[in-house]
Amino acid sequence: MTDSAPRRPGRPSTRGHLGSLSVKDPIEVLPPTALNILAAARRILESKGFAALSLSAIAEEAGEAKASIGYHFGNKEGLVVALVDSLVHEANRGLIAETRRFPMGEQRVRSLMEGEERIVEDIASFRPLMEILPHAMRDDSLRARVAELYAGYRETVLEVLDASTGPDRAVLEPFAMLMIAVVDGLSIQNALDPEGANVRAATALWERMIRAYLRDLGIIDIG
Amino acid sequence: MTDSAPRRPGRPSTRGHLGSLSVKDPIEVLPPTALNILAAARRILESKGFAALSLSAIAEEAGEAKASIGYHFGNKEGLVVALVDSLVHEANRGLIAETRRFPMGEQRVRSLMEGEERIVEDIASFRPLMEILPHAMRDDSLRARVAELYAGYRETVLEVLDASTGPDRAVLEPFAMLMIAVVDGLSIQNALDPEGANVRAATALWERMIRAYLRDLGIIDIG
DNA sequence: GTCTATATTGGGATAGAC
DNA sequence: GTCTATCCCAATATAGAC
Repeated sequence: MTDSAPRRPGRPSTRGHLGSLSVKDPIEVLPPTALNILAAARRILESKGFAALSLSAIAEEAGEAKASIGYHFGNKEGLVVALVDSLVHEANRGLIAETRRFPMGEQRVRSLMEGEERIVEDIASFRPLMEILPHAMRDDSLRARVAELYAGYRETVLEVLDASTGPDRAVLEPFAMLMIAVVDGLSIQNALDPEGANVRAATALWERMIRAYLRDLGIIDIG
Repeated sequence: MTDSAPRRPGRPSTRGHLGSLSVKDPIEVLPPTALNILAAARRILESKGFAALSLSAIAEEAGEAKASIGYHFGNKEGLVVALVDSLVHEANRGLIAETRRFPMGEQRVRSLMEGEERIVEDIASFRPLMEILPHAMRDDSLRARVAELYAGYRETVLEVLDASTGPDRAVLEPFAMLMIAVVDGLSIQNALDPEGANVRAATALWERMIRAYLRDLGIIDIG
């Protein structure tokens, strides 16, 4: 009955340009062994980086045979693509949930800032993405997927600001880009030099600038 | 006469914590063959990424023998360290020059913003650093060097604002961090999706926010 | 200092038994 | 679907001639 034979060099190559790439959630589709392998790969990526992501290392970490990786993902490239997809999904999953719990205005902005601060100071959570980025910039297939993740990030910021539809959207899109950029940029400086670089002060300043801007726009009331 | 015998696993391992690491400029110290090898490595890093940085590839690109790399740099790790040092030097060299050509105020801020915009939109110049970052976050020796580079970036921003000494410094340090963070963060989004992400609009917004902030501080006059 | 040649290791892929 | 065993190749390191 199972028509699920993962044919070897099986990937739809490149799609036109982002748009509706809409990656399937791996947890829904993959058999247990494949999920086990993916989880192991993810752990290795986090702890030892992309360079250490060898088939042998993954197989050992997962407690599966090396050949099983080939069976389920075709080859290493297929595995990496699936891994990125799973990272993208996981990252987007938790993000939307936190949103919209507060009424628009002061509290919403507050929780946005707290989320930002949390991400910047958690070096570990930033690392897997950092490992993938250089490769994503070279491989069109990966790039499209990670770009989609970032588009999702920006979308979430817009939702937090109640601007995902309506006339405010065009105005706030650049703002969402900046939000994400600051998180990434400060994460880099924090990871490089947690002692020397005072990220707390920088995020505090960023919050001031944000509040001033949103106040001018009338998005939040006082300050 | 030459006491320049690069002994094999020869690196001072880890230094305490940044401070005065003060990397020697490789151009001053290294023999021509070593410089040739470094330049070749740099080209490969830019064009094909860290993963493609094999000794064979470097040797071929440089037109030198593979064994010469071992001779001059001990082993691959030594080569990478030297490579990062050279990148750090080159990056810092050009940066200081542009500064202080204009009187403080409007024009200085203008040139700062233009520099920022230029860097963000030049994907190629961002790539070598992006390739190195994940490795730098794992290797203390590299991390210290790249952290020094970032400290240099922040310092340059402070100099542009005439605040590298004096009471303004403490106030503007977080601002310098943000400046750098925005450059890195927008570069990432630009590299991932040059079409979909409107970096121009984001930098324009950032400029508005900066001007408002600096005006409040009395650093620039009008706006 | 620079080269050729080689030793050794480790990675990715796959055949074929179960 | 999963495993063991093996093949092939690329990469680093180094010995030793020049």
